[in-house]
Amino acid sequence: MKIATFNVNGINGRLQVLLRWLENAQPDVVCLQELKAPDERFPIREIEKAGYGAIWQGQKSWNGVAILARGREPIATRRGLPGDPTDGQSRFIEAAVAGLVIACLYLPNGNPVPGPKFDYKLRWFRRLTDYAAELLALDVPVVLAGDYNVMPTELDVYKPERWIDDALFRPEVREAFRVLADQGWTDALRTLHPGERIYTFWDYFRDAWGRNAGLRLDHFLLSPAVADRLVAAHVDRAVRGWYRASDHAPVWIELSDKAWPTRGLGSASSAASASVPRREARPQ
DNA sequence: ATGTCACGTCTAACGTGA
Repeated sequence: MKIATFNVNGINGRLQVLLRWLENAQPDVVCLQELKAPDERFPIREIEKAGYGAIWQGQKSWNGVAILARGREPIATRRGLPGDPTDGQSRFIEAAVAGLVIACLYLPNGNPVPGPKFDYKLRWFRRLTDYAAELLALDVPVVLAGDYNVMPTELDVYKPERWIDDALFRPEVREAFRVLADQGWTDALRTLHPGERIYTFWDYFRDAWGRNAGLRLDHFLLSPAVADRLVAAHVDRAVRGWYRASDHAPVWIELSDKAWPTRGLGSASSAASASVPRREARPQ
């Protein structure tokens, strides 16, 4: 089972990029952020034609999130992050898909620092952390996927000293990510690729893509039961180089169909998962 | 400060957010 997250940066302006990637990558579930379209302008016809059911929470001009599921309809379980009924920004949507709770989130950028946008980011992070604790307490398999607008560590930035005062890298924001993860969530990409430089975003400015001046902003946090099924995690970097690309690349994880141990028999997982060492073969 | 995108608007250069 392949689950992806992709900040599309305008679902209508980049629909051809999205459809081309869906066709190539064939993800089972997709979390999208930055639709930049109101509900009535979500391109459901084209998405369905590509073989996906969808739920979405749009907004004029900014934000907007959606969850797609190949060959099935996601069951919406929540729209909007709890904790502030006055928050009108479309940054959170959650669905039940194939026995998993999938939360799709778009954390506020927070620049400039200091200011009301940064305060909003920190408040939003606290609300997410409170809600994530509730989800963990339910003891159901949960995936928290999306654009967190945080580089968790110095390894996640091409040049950390340049970003020290930016809302994406401020110590209190990194701390907020750490506090959230330490509840018991597994950072999928970092867990499978410790010590590796991995980026998911390259600015449009100053040929950031050409220079590989990237940031790791898009993350998968997995509840313990899901983490036990994790077999692969990657960034579809090439998509960032496509014509009219988003400034983010799609990120995906592969989960085994059953909980461990399967010893490679009976699991109908893809070649991607077969190429990854089995859990019991991995060095501890 | 700059750079480059998308979106929206009093449809053609801006303002805004990232």
